Amino acid sequence: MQEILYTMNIEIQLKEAIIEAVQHLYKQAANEKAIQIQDTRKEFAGDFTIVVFPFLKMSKKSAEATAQEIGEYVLENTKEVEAFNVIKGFLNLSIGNEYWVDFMNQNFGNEDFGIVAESGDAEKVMVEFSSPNTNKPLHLGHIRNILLGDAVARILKANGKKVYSVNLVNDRGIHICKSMLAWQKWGNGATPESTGQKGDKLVGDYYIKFDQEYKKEIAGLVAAGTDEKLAKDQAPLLVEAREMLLEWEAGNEEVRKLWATMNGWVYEGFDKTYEKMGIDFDKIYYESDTYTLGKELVLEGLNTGALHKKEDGSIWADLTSNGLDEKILLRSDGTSVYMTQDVGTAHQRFSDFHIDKHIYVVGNEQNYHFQVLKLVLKKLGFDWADAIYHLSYGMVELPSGKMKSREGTVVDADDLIDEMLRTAREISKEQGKLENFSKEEVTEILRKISLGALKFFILKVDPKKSMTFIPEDSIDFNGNTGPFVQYSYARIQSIFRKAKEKDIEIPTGLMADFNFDEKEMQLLKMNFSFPATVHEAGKNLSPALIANYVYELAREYNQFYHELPILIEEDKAKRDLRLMLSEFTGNTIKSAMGLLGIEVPPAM
RNA sequence: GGUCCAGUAGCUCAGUUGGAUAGAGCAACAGCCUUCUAAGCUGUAGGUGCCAGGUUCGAGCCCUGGCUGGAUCACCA
Repeated sequence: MQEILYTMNIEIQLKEAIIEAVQHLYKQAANEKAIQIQDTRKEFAGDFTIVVFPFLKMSKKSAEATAQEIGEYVLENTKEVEAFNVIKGFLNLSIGNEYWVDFMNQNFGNEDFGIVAESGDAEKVMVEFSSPNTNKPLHLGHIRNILLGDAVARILKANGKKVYSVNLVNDRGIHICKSMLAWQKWGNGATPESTGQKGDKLVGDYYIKFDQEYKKEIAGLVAAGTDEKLAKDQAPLLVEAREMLLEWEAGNEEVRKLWATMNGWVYEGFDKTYEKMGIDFDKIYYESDTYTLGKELVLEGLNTGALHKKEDGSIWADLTSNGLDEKILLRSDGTSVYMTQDVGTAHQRFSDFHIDKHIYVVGNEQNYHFQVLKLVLKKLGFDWADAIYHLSYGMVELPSGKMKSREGTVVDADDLIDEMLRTAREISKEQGKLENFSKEEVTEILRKISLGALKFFILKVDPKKSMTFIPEDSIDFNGNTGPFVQYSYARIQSIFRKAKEKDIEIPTGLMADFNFDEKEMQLLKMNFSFPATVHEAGKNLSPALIANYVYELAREYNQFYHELPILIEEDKAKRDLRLMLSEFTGNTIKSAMGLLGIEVPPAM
């Protein structure tokens, strides 16, 4: 909290100074919201800029005159402000070096700069992400979801929240029965061991097989004169899958056994993928554990009159008064739907953890579902429904269009990760910079780079927007990429290794009257704005803000590195400053990348 | 058809929530390694901000109406 206060402090101070100035000059109270403080653009002199247009009605003077007056007052009455200039309606204030030197001295060596520690009474936030179905392997769509959820959890933690990362495994339902049924019919007892196939892949193949055979049946029925809609509903395979679901809910031992076996295969596969991605959960919920609670809650709702039953026995929520339709909560055969279990799961979580907020990271295709979920929970009398927030993100598309898992046009998660690793290895070989490292160290570095490339590529895009995944671009390690940022970090580490070799003393502080070069100041200010960026990213639940920030920071550092000598600098005071700035930037890069779940390598 | 979301350089994306001359990367072209890591740095070129109105000192951002694309409106999840 300290450094947040510190970096925001100056802006708060300036704001107060402006209010005071307006009060003094125009005898009127300025609306705090009307005071806009922004960073002064590089091409002008100054550190912070006040937009004076909002005050013109009070001053009844031109923008320039108003800015001039306020500037003079602030200069006189605020000790941090050293100078000002006016360009059109913009008042540019310059902060004295003393302030910046002090800021530098206090923070450059702080590895937790910008990170707020969790307090005792921290807000408790649960973040649900990943949420796979156990009928197919993870793919690129899941990757965006997982990376977003993981990064959001990290960012919220860095904002001082108590965060619970949870996964919800959709391990039951008609779709799971489909792959079970197909395996039963055509699997010939195949197992991951017998085939050498990863468990999730094996099960996924039978899900596809079901769909193929199902489509054949439909085609056959239609050819025999059946109406297409009817054929889809009555194809023998689907009927059989429905029966299997009924038996599953009734606890049929054989069905449950097959179910447990096949899900076990899938979990082994998922675990490998999560491990490769470096993802952990605090708790994993299984739909099979919570759907019964959902059913109970629905039946209770029926008793209290919140819900109603139709003639065929199905149970519905009437949402017409909310401008929506009716929503089914239990089928006529008594089995539950997706919404049923979500009701149960939500209830379970709020009573398990007494959370203040629950964020669901789920694709925007389910916007309607979450709108309905909140309304249904409200209808059932749960006030905490308001604490549910759907973090809705855009779909990942390929240049060729949408991914369809049943049509085999998906980008598999494992394949993608392997491909990134292959690329990293190739580039690294070409560069030949890792020759002094052991085989284990090289493996570790390549892992960090390849994963960093993938994570950064996905996370730099605004979550709300859909994104196009271009394979050639994703394996590009130049420009606005994870490896670019990691490279900047590795350069900094290299400097400190060299410094040690040469016995160059690492500085601990600066003299108060130090004068900064333009480039040094720009780099310092980039670091300065990290805490505010963390805050913004937390407020907007947007890792993209962090990714874009850290890219800018790395770019700034590379320019600094290129323009100014560091270890070679003979003037000790300058060398010290540049080493301090390097250390500061290295810490910030590491923290920022950490918020994205990306590790940084010591060399590359 | 109803509802929701998006449209910014050839391509992929930013744009500090209404502020100064709209920025990066990729691709193209031209430069920079006997000096701390060239996965880097510098420069050139590339824009009627989907279109038309409106709000105001000021609009890529807000409002209205179109156009285009996507999502959704299941006894799927």
